[in-house]
Amino acid sequence: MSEKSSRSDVVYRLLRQAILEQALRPGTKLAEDTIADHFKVSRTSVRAALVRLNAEGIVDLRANKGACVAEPTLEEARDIFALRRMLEAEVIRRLVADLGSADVKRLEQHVRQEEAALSDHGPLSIRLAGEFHILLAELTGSQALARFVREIVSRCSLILARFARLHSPECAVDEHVQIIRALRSRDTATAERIMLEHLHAVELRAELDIDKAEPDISAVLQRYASKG
Amino acid sequence: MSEKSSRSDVVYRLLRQAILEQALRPGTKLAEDTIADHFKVSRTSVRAALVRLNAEGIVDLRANKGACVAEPTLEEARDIFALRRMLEAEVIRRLVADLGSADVKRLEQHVRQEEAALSDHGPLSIRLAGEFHILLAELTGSQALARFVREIVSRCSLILARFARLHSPECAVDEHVQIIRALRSRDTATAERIMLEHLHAVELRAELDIDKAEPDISAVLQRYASKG
DNA sequence: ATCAACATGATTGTATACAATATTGACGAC
DNA sequence: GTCGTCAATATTGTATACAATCATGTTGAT
Repeated sequence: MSEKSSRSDVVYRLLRQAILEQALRPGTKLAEDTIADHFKVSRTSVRAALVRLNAEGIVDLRANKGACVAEPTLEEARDIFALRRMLEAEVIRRLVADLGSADVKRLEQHVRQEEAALSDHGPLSIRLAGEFHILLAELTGSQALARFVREIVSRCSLILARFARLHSPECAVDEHVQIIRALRSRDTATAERIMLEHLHAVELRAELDIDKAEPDISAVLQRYASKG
Repeated sequence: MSEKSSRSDVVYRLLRQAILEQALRPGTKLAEDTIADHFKVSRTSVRAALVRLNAEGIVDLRANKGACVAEPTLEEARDIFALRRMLEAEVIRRLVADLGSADVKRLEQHVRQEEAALSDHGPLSIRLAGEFHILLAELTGSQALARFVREIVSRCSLILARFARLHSPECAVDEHVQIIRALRSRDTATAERIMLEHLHAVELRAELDIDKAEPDISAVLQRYASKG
């Protein structure tokens, strides 16, 4: 019970949560001093946390220039979503094969939490939506698969934070309910299809087709060149 | 050209290489002072490197007890190999779809390096074998997929270091040649089959069926109880 | 006015010092 | 002799101090 967590752990978790809840948006500078002062710890602990976040791909770490919340490009976004579809399809296939009633209970309980948080329209519902997918991966029993899903869901949160218009909950709760139902039906093809449709819907919310990002400043300035 | 690399980067790369070349075997204690003294840097840089290696899953980091080279269990080993088969099958499917002649050249060049290092029977051939698979993943153009393959290949190296009898090259070079040939033939089914057979061969080398690991001390002592 | 060179301040990279925790060995009770 | 307790040592976790690098604004020449 008594979880001993080091200070760098605390900073890591809080920063991560802040980023995934879109309180810290992509591109935000993460100055070590600022964070250290705010959490009342030394820069040492902050640096350790930033190194970890960088390894997970949600923080960029440019040499001698400090850290900032990662800004996935449109290209990376499509790449990541494609891989996500593949990973989560595998999750579904494995779960259809052996999903116990206890597992279903946990999933249903999670969805109830999501529903309760729905009126919130805040960071909580954003986080819970992602954690539903992570929970699915964990229920496969594969540590490695769950690890990858966790990482890729995090990066998808970043993508939505960057590109999606309003930071509404990423997943419709109803779609999660459908996934659970499909799993219980033990129909692999259907379950997989519903998951892929769900992920496609999430991707649509990100509006990856519309180049709203303007990740490159020069691209913006190009259009102003003629206005002289 | 002038690559500026921080000291923690250097330590990270060297430690990683030493582990993947099986110079540092699973379970080896990684005392910060020892490493710092050896590389003539401060513990600060060493710690940063260890945090990164821990995030990649090749170093275990127990609180207040220091770091050691990760010791994957048999269960984890099977889990990781299963996921590896899935990821690399995807790599093959993508490569068959669009593999340029330049890509083939790079693969063939790599295999030549492997052949040259074969007589070596040393760490170099171990590393090159793994890097062939990473190169394949990179040629898909998917950063995310390459990243996951890189991580999972690293962990497979650890598994082989722990369980395989002799630390012979993990992959037969000939099998790599076959993979290239299958890719050039543009026959997805065949290419995928050959890759899966190859990975199966690698897994067999690890002798994951035989419980040679004895990860649990009590299991060992059990057999000595009667000798008392 | 424009631009380059430089000086100043701010921020990161690294080393060292100190605090907290774990490991080891010795001592003493039984 | 065995076990538990405690002191001494070693190692990790954290903070602070210093060095190196980058950002910014000023000065001065053209």
